[in-house]
Amino acid sequence: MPELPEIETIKRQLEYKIIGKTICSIAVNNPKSFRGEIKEVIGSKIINVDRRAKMLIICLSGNINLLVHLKMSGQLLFKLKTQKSKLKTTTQNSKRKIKKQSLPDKYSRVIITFEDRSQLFFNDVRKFGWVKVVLSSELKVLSSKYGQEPLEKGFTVDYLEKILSKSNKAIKLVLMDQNKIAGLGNIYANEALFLAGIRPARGGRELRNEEIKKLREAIIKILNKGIKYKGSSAKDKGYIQTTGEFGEYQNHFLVYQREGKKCKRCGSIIKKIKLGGRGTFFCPSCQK
DNA sequence: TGATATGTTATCTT
DNA sequence: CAAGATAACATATC
Repeated sequence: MPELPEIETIKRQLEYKIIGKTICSIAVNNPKSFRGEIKEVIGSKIINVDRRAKMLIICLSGNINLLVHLKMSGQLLFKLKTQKSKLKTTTQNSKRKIKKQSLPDKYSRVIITFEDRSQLFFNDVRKFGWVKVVLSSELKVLSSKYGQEPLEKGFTVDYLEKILSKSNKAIKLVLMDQNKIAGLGNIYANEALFLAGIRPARGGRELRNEEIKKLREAIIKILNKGIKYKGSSAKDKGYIQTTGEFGEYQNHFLVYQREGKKCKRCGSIIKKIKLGGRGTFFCPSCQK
């Protein structure tokens, strides 16, 4: 679930919390969750926090980086030394009980401790995510393989037109292809296509120029909205903020997980299909 | 009990 | 060979 808006939220929260700190120790509770040598980063200072696609980049002194991918169920939680071990999480809808989370817990796969005894917890139920030690030179190569960042200048109508013309796949699958557009995942691809009034199963080549323009605007709009609401903590509650709080975007879903409900635009019933094995939601009436 | 969910990569199929 | 489709990964929840 964590896609561009979720990682961007984490990036913005972490940068003012950890920049300038020195890594004191790293505890790895699940070997697969940490790749590289721990000793290479001990004593390094955090000089920046960045994002590329759905990856968080913690830049360290000495041209070394810690790369974090949350995959489906990863979380990054920050705790000050003065904080008690319980982090409060707000309710997803106000009626539900307040949830509390003690750290570390049984899903804490990697724990980074800084010299001031504050800690960053990498929690991951499904163990797909990872923290990786990467040299800046390697990162450059890696990063170059990803597609355009949709919130940067290079994401033009021409660019979108070009990538769509090259593939016959369903438009939604093209949008989610990280080598074409970096950071869009299932939730925001569904949302953007709804906003643009385009059916997810249509082939990329079918789109008229007018539709491509509309789609580009919808993608940018929906991602900014996702960031505004600090990401979405959907049903399975994988993603949460670094404070332990839920995101808010799930309360503003236009189509995602709205199967059987009325379309917010025209009142028709939202349908669900599968594309590339992933849940795909759309309005059969106003998405053409 | 079995289906479902999810991002990415490996592997199979066309 | 390449594009496309699908399985695999791990685990909780419905």
